[in-house]
Amino acid sequence: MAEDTAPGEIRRSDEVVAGLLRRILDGRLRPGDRLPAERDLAAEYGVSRTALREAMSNLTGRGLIASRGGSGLRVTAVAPERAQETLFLYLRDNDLDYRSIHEVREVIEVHAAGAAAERGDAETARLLSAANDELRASGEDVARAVAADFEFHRLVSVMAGNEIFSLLLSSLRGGLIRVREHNLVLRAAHREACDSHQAIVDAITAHDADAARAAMASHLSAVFGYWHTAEQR
Amino acid sequence: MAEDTAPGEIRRSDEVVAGLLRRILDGRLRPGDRLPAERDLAAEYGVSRTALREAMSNLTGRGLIASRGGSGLRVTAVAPERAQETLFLYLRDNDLDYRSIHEVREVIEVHAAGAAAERGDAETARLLSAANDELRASGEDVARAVAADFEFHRLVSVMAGNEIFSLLLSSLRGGLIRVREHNLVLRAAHREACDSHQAIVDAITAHDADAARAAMASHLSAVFGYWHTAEQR
DNA sequence: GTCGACCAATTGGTATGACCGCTTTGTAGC
DNA sequence: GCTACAAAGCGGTCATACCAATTGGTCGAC
Repeated sequence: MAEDTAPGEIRRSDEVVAGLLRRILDGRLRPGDRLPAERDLAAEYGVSRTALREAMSNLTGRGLIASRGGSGLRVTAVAPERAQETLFLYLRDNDLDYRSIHEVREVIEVHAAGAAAERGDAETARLLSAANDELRASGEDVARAVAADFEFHRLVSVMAGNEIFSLLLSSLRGGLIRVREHNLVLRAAHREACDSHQAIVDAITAHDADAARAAMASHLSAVFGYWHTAEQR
Repeated sequence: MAEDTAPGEIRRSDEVVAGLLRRILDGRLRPGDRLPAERDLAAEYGVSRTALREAMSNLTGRGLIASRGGSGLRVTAVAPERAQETLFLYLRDNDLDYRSIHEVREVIEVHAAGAAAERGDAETARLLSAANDELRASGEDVARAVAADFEFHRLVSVMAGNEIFSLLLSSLRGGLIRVREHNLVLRAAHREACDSHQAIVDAITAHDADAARAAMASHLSAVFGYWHTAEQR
């Protein structure tokens, strides 16, 4: 072979990843571009096809390249699901301060509630109402309640008509689900959620953005309160 | 070998990725957990070590597992840089509606400006002021102006004391940089930015949250206006 | 008994070479 | 000019071998 096998500190494949990543980040490689064949790329970087494929798998995992068998390697745009999944796991597994997560949620959802009141359609409003019915019916079933609660808030973000908000909110779920479980076992919190949700539904249905924002702010404030008191004891 | 080599539609390695990913997403595998050795995992999934390693590289690319040579495979939490990079590329390469991106920016930054006024320290405030000086001095150098502009807004999010806001704002840059370039070549926009930034600095330094929010809202509204008029012609 | 040094087994990283099946492309035949 | 088919190209997988780093246990010195 050309050079000595020297794993040493860093992986050969990581150099390839770094090289291609740089070219993607600074825009020299754009989605849709075709990459040279694996065997050529391997020669170009002076590594074996094995190492080269490791690098490709890494980039594929990042959602930056895709390969169809028989055809070649193509640079691709990061899919929304991939971005959401990554952000979701980041928020879930780094035990960030709940206040930080809640603050982001508050900012996004209060605005989304207002936007939903302005831009939401009647059909989605019905789904929103149905989601709250489901929450009411969930009773002791915490998992069901959590799912219904999330679905309600997700629908609000959908009604806001901005896919980025929906993506962020869905990702935020990663940092919220634990607290949601803690809260919704409380009878009082469950009841509060049903009532607040109803107020939000009413405001959105009436296209009253101010009322929708106020109702959402009030609701989230209560949610934070339940967590806060639970944390203090 | 055990079974026929049937690439067909889906990759063998993708099944492994899907399997482990499911276990990570539903929490059966948590950060810090050690995975069996590659040779054992390969046998467990009925694939060769090559295919197994493809799957591992994919998950490594997602930031979900890390491997040290000699030691084993470990499940890891998604690093903030990884989440930011992914979100950045998603926002940059999916040509989303600029209004959507701007709306998110507005919501986040207006709030961040208020929070910065309440929680920011004096030293970072000086850096903020310095960033605006740099913007003023940038003159015709668009790249330098864009960098200074971004640094200013980044510092505001840092002063807000919520790392999630900083992460989101940095990612948002992916969807904004193109418009920033378009705007900052305009003399009027450049001047507006300098003045608005100064108003923001003053409000933050005076710990006047309401004024900071108003100044930021005004600034972003102007930014949107420059883009909007440029788009109409 | 404790601690340090040392050795062997384990583990990930890379290389090589060989097939398979799909895709693409070029060409021959109509 | 168009279809049909064959060949070349490409990614996906497997098997095997070896390297370097880590790990864990053993054994000796104190």
